Amino acid sequence: MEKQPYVCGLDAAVDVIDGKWKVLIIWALNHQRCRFGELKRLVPGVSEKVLTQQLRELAADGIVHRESYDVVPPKVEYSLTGLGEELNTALRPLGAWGKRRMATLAETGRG
Amino acid sequence: MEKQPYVCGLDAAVDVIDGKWKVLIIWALNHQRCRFGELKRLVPGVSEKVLTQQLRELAADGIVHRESYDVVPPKVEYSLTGLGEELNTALRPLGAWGKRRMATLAETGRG
DNA sequence: CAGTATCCACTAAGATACTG
DNA sequence: CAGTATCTTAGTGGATACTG
Repeated sequence: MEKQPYVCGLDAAVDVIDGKWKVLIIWALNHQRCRFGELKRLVPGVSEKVLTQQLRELAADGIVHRESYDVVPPKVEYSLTGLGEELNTALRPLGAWGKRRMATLAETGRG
Repeated sequence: MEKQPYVCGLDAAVDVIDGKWKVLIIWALNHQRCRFGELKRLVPGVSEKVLTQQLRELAADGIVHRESYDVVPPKVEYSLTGLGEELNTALRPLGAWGKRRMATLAETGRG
């Protein structure tokens, strides 16, 4: 969202998923719509500040939708937008590649 | 290569392509094997230090192959390994997604 | 519950100069 | 040509405490 004159589509795509936890967030939201607290559990290790921050960026990029219910206690739900779903689909082959790689790493004994 | 206990394959894949210029490098090498200087031209804006660094990380991850010829003046050629080619293939849908996104951004007037 | 505010630490990356 | 060395900076992310 910031580098702007992208060299290629890949460049533009990476720009969106760049951020330590973003793909994990997108991944988590693929399975279900989530509340803030659920997300925190699904993305282990992330701090509230960073989670909020990356969620906002993702929302600004049109990847996630933020639905705020005006109740007490507060309730906010995050879900993928259509664009987000598409991104997730585009991400799938990469995930498969990474999975194979993890297996290889385990075999060749890095773990 | 560092985060190690990956949550999913996507996590592992992103770890490999993480670095400001890595996808651009991989993209450039998809079209051809390149010498250091060529790469520098194909990845506009990268400094020598960073290019070297990311190339080494990519090599350590088994994505690129570094072939050094013992001549003078020095000649080194970089190319994708089999794993690198696979990664590139896995990256293609993401590139297509990004391309669509770029088009949308241009339409809706951010440029 | 779902954040915000603050302050700190680390690292990625940039500029520049030098070398075999 | 293909790097390496050094220094500096910007930005990202982490920990913790506080709020509507």
